[in-house]
Formats: sequence, structure tokens, C-alpha cells
Amino acid sequence: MKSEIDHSLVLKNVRNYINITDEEADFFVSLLTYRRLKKKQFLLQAYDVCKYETFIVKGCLKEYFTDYENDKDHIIRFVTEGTWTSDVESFAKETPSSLNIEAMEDCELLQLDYSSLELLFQTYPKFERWCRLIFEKNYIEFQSRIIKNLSLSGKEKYLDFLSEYPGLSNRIPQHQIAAYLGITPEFLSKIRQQLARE
Amino acid sequence: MKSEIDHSLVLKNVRNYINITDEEADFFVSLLTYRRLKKKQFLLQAYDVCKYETFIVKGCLKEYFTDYENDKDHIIRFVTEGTWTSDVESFAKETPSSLNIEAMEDCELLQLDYSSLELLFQTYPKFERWCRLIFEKNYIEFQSRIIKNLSLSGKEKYLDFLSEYPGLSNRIPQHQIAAYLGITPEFLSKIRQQLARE
DNA sequence: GGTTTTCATTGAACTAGTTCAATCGTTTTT
DNA sequence: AAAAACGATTGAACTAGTTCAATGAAAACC
Repeated sequence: MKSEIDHSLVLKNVRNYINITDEEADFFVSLLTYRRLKKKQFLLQAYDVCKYETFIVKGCLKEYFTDYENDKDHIIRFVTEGTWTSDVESFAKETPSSLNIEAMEDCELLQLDYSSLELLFQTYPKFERWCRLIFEKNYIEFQSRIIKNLSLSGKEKYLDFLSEYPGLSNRIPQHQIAAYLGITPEFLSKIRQQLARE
Repeated sequence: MKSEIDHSLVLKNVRNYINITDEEADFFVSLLTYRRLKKKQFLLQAYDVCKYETFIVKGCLKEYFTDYENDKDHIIRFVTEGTWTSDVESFAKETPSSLNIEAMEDCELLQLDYSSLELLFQTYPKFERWCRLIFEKNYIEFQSRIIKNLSLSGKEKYLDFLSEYPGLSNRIPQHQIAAYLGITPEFLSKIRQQLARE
């Protein structure tokens, strides 16, 4: 039953960026679709077109790119409660996606499709600002990620990950953290061994 | 004299994302300040607050981060004619910037300060959309950069750079390309040597 | 026009991180 | 409860990329 769904987290997300009235909030919420995903299920598979912006109410997913040449996955982001996920390019241009998005835990999600989002922008243009500010935030995070990739050693990247995403290392297998950091699982294991000795 | 300044490129930038009337264009243009920068001058120095969004009419700049620990510069982006540059975080939050932005050639620029930009958004909210779409584009580019950093070898990154930014390698010293790719200048030289032999 | 600074190249020694293969504990599946 | 799949660890051999130092060429500077 729709009335059971808790929209407080997603409204908190919006109100973090813009002020909205109850009426605007109701309209926004009416556009959202609730969805569950079991661990290991795909929210998006590469080559499919990404049809939704998805807000994570509960759970954790990975956005990753598969390098078939070398048979390796590269994780772009782990996304958890309170954040939005999609293949931005695929969603915006309606082109086949280059990313996979896969549940690492059982998830509860809220989705917004392309036409609903455009309707939202037309009805209440202030939501453009909200969307812009989210992209601004993501820009800053990606830039920080690029700087760290360029300047830190494997060990430094791992320590930075632990402090930037506290608690996440308990929810995610170690070899996936390695795929996020851009090192091999074996090398991550050796880094941890070295840290344990210290 | 102000009438000499050519705003066609910056208006083309806006109209690439949204439709605007001549009146809106005039208002937008009235907010811009023209500025020149000589080669090696700084548009922004780390620890200063970034006061402007800057559009590049002519020239080339580098956005980079200095790692004082290891005495190394890491280049985030080269930005050329037709693109906007700033330290996004510093500009948005009015905090000291972590980046330097430096002219690699003599530059002609158009600048928009924080209050002018907010006035623009208030007067014509459709410019929020323009700004959002630019961030969307930058998000896609940064994500692509992250994937390449994680998955490509030095040689592959260099070849990708040449094909992604054709012509740029002639405008930029080689060791700066190395600082962008995340390899040493010596290693880039060896990559080129190897490519020349093939 | 000569000098200084900046930039690219090359080689030799080195190291951070990879690869491969084996082992072992822990979930998951049936 | 057994079997299968998955995940972390360890070691030995390897390689992509670094570091340091020397050399030469070309800009930039006075």
C-alpha cells in the first residue's frame, strides 16, 4: 500500500538544497515509484538505456564499468542511503549505458522517470536548482576522487577510503574496495597486513 | 571600449543548452566582465576564494592541485576556448580554494561573479537549467576520466589524450601532459619513443 | 647575441604494484 | 550435512612505472 512508504528521507534530500511547500512536496512525492531490489540484482545493466533517476532509501549499490579486454570491473562509486544514482549520460541522452549498477545489499528505492522529472521541472522550476546543486556536489566529489587517484599511493588511498566512508568497509567485501581504489585484491591484502603490523 | 568585445562565443555556449530571447541575452551579457590574462599568470591561486565563474573566449588554462608533500603538481583539466572554469567548491561555498588555475597562453576571458549569477537565476530562472546541464556534462567527463584512470595503462592514457583533445598536445609542454595523465615526464618520453619505433 | 632557464631524451638502478598459484576459512546452496 | 562457491591471505617471480643523474636542444631573457 502506497501510504506505508516513507518519503521522509527523500524530502530531506530535496529540502537540503531548496525550500519547498507541502504542496510542492506532495506533487514531487506523487511522481516517485517505490521499488525493492535483492542483493546481486541489477538496477541497470550496461547497454540498456537508463530510464530512471533512483534514490536509495535503504541499502547499498555499486556503479561500475566492466573492462572486457582485461576481464576486470572498475567501481566508480558506492552509493548508499540518501543518495541518487543513475547512468547520467544514458539517462540524459537516452543512449545505451556504459555502466552497471548492482545491489550489494537488499535495497529499497524510489524512482523518477525522465518524463516525470521534466514535468516536475516544468511545474516547479525551482527543482532545476535542486538538481543543479546535486550535480555541483557530485562534481566536487569526482574532482576530489581524480586528485586522489593522481596523487596517492595504494596505502594512502585505502586509509582515505576508510576515513571518507566510515562503516562502509564492513558492508562491502574487500576485493570490491580494491576495485574501487584501482588496485588488486592481493595488494590490498598486503597493505592491510602491513598496517596490522604497525 | 565595451562595444568591441565579442560575446558571440559565450552566447553560443548558453544557446547550446537553453533557448533565450535577445532581451535575456542582453541582460546576461551585461553581467559579464572582460578580462585578459598573460601566459603564466594566475586566474586563481590555492587558498584564495574563487570569486568568479570564468568563460574562456581565447587561450588555454590548467586547473591543478599542488601536492606539497611530494612537491608535485597534478593537473585536473586543461580548459580552452568555449568552456567555463572555476574552483567549483570554493566559488559555491566561499571557502579557500584547493586548486590553482593558471594561464598556459595569453587569454581573453569573461567573468561572472557570485551575486551577478544569483541575480541572473532570480531574474530568469531558466538559467538554472543551463547551469545544471553544464554540470551534467562535466559530471559525464569526470566520470569518464575516473574510468580511464582506473583501467588504462600509461601508453593507453596518452593515446586516449591525443584522440580526445586533438591539437592540444601542440599547445602544451609534454611534462604538463604527463602531470595530467598521472605519469612522470620521463616515462611519457619513453612511451613516445616506443610509439615512434612502431 | 650571449646567457640562463626551461624542456625532452636516455640509461641504469630501483620499487610499488601485478600475476599466478596454492591454501584455508566462511558463506551459500542443495 | 556435504558440496560448492566465494573471499582473504601468502609467497615467489615479474613488470610497469619511478627516480636520479647526465646530456642536449630550444625558448626566453637581459
